[in-house]
Amino acid sequence: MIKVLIVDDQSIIRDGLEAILTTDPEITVCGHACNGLEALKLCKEHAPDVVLMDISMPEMDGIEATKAIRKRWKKTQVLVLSMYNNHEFVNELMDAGASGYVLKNTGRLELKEAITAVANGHRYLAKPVQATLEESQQAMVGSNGGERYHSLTKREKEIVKLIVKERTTVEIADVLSLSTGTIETHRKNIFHKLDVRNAAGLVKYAMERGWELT
Amino acid sequence: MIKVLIVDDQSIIRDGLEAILTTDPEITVCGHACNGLEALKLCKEHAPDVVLMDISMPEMDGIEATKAIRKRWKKTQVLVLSMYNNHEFVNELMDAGASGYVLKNTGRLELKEAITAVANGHRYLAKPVQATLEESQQAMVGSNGGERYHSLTKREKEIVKLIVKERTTVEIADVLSLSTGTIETHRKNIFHKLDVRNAAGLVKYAMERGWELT
DNA sequence: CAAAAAATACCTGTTTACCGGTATTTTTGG
DNA sequence: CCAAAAATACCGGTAAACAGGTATTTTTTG
Repeated sequence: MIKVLIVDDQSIIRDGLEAILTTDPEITVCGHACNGLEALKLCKEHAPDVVLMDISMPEMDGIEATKAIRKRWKKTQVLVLSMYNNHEFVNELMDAGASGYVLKNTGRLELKEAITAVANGHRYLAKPVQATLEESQQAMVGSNGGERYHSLTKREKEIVKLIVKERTTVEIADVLSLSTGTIETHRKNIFHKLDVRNAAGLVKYAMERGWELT
Repeated sequence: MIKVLIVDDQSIIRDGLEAILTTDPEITVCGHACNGLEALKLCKEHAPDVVLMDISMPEMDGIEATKAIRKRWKKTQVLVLSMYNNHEFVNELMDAGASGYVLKNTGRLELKEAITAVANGHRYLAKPVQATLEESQQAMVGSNGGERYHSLTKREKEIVKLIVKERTTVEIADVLSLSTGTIETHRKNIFHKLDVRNAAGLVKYAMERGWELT
């Protein structure tokens, strides 16, 4: 029996995945988590064989959670289940120690296949994901390959929300009763931390990772 | 028996929803569609009682699909299942003729409840959605309330993709071998059509609706 | 074919964004 | 308490974005 922990921030998806997986006699679902922190708690409790991990989540996202799980529980394999197939995510997660990466628009059969594969110690990459990985490695050659993620401060996250809401620097300064210079500094720091070039990149970054932007 | 058609672009979610719904003896799933166009085809074929409709989809999104379905098959009810709870979506979809709106982070029980409710001719709004609707109606009073959506041309969609990729106007002009003036015109037209103020708003708009941005 | 839509290009401005610094005050954590 | 992190603020400069036009060519479509 393969013990699986489901990690996703949307409960209807967790329920759906459980319903799919429990039809397989080889698989048993040992728990649900709606973010990375909860996932760590439940790993400690249940020692799952496979963690089925979404990336976009509040509190702690799938990248950080994967790193933490792989560090502490070496026997637990992480299988990423994401809607995004971009080389940043694929590279970061494989570096973080994930054993597999499948997309949300794959069928239930491939999902079960992937779960059994990683449970048996194999690596499983969906075909489009593998293509992405190879493509990016040709471009990378021997680039940095490290730590591009730093969590933002409370103030910075506040400003991210306002940028997503189409506010300009002047408007943000007005809302927060700060000088425009301060907001510009925050913008700069945010862009550097997240390694994006402009507001468009920032919005994409935040939405792909499922940040709370209300 | 309630005949349900599932519409979502991610097949693992369709499979999950089907697995959840088929445990209910009152409900039968009569088909899957991965976009609005397919949904219309299957409505014609199966005449479902309820269409469980996601918003973010390529080809034809949930808003257009809802309008089309309600226009042609008056007995078919549309229940929106979305991850987004913003007043633009809620208002547009209720105007489009949806009978209910639930969020993806609700449990399976509420989903079944909502399906039976709309199948019986009732309106079902999840609590947070209702709050959003009331809040927005206080602000609206008697505003335009109509047609803010126009589909973009092929060229415009091409440029949207490049803006999402953090490209500047000069870079886009270079890639497409056009003058910067042309790109600026396209940007302006895109912003006006989608009613956004800047690139941040555009990226948000496109990602919320699940546009193909690869 | 003719009309409509799309794609192209330019103009004149003003505003905002972005880059590279530096620097002070306030808050936080060990 | 003291060091580190966070939050605040400013400067000088370049580039880009945004707003408001107008106008021509190409393509699509009834």
